[in-house]
Amino acid sequence: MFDQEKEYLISQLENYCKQNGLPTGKLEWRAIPFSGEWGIAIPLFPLAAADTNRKGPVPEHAMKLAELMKASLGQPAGFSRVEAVRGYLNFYFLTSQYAARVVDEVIDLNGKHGFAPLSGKASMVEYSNPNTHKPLHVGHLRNVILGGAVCNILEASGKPIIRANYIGDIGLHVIKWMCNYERYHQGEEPGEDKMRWMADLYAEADKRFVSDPEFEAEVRAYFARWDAGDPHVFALWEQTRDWSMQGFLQVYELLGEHFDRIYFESDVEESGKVLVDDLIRRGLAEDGRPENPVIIDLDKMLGTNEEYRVVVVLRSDGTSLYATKEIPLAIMKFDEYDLDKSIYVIDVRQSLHIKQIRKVLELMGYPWAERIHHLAYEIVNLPGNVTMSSRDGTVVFLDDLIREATERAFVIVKEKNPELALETAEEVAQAVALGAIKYPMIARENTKIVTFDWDSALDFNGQSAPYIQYAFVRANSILRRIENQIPEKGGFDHELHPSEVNLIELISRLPEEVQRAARDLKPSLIASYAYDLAKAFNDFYNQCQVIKAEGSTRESRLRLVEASRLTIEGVLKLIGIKAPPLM
RNA sequence: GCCCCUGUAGCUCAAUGGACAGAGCGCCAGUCUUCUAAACUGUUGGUUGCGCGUUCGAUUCGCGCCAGGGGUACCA
Repeated sequence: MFDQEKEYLISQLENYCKQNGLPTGKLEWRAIPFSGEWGIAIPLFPLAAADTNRKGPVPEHAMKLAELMKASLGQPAGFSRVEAVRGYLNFYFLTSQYAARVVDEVIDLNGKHGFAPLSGKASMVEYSNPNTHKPLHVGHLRNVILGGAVCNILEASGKPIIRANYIGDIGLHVIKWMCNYERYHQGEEPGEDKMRWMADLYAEADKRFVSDPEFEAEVRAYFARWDAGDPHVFALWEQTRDWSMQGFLQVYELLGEHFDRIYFESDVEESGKVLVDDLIRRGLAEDGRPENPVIIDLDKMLGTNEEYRVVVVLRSDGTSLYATKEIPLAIMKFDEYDLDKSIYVIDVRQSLHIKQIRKVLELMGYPWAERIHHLAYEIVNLPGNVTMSSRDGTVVFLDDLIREATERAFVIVKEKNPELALETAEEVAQAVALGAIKYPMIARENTKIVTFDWDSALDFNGQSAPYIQYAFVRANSILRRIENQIPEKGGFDHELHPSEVNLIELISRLPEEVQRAARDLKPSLIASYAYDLAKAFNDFYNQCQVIKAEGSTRESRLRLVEASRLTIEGVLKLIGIKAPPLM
């Protein structure tokens, strides 16, 4: 946000280096640990270490250089003072001037603070990837939230994004469902809650499948009819898939997600088989049928040792597998769009598979293969690092989780704010509940396992989304007192309280946080930032009067509250969490 | 065996190679006649798994161990 000032100072200091025979290119900006004053710093250790004329230890020399540079700079415009301390050159802003600038900019941008203009080629992010006819569980939730947040953050950083979803619409799970439906629920149709209905029938089908050999045989026979292209089975498949998709759309709407391009597994199955023939002809794949599958022995071809292993691209009976479909899907994406990157949000257990697919595409001669990127994230486990299993009945369904969380949140909303109208209370409860369950999915690093337990999932206190939402509500509540009539520009000529300085500093840092999160594909950085921001606001709220402040102090603080409100709301939006106007 | 990930306060987690390793939960003690107490203040709590190295400086980078998890030819 202060690029001009930074550039100016760096150029001055680089000049100083040139004139005094010091190495150049060693100066970088750092934050100053917060001390109630607002500033930026340059550590001089790299310069001191690289200085060939250095005598004595680096820290002492860095300190000496800091003092010399401080003397040569004098008093730069826009800064209250320069300080040389412990090997750092610290520059403190003239707070009034900069505070006003930050706040003015944020208010003018009206929710777009932190956003860079879109430019360059689009990237595709594939995420969610559910199977039709099956219920969604907390594992799916992490994927959707993470993928959605990555998209939001990349877009905010200036990158056009295509949100893609690859749906598993064929397979044994689908046939099981259909067979059970035809046998026991013929003619029934889903009600309001399609997801729930599909899920219940799936559970029933699965139970029959494992416990009833007769049913299992029926399913196998049904699968054969599907393979033979039976029109009746096909029609039922289309119908039931559509119900399932409607259910997904309901959930996505609830979660605030949307997709630009939906791919179906069934779209790439045939082309995958054709592609496998091509691979065999080109000598890339070895056809071991009928006894053995069709494989690509990557290690043999590349001369590597247990690095790429073997990819099985077609079963020995000629049916398709994961890789059969992934390869044509990747090609389809690059055929349809001129992509900068193709990002796959898929859990870490599939790392080798994706690495193999990328390598196969490279061997096939596609130059874009290297632009495929796997965003690997860890799974959601139960306490004790126990992986959820449908067989043990330990899977936590998204549906149940959202319902339970919303009910609990509703009780708390009514308790905290009994005057709220029923409808409002329900809306608030939903925003709080969804926020609370989403936040832990995104607030830790992608590579860390999320441990799900009901107690912490339903805990609305502490480091959580409701805490951040509450800060937003408090800001709103102040502004409601003045009927959202935000005072005119300017102000901040009062003695700023440290909590004000801290808050403004955090607000000013959003653009670089967005860039960093986008560069590293780490929404967790934004989640932490959101919490820090809320904490800074609460601190300010507790220490500074706004409505009761006087004159220009009051006006400045009202503007600061507005800037905070906009920033908190925007940052929550980036991580897919709604900010309710009241709680 | 080989590959990948993780290891930081009692628990859950933060920390661009940079200043004193920070939050939340929990424990204990406080703060509502005040802009909403879903908040705030204070207290307690550390051999950053272990060792060696690189560096002016390592939780962060490299190597080697230890522990846990995952992957490793016809599941996805």
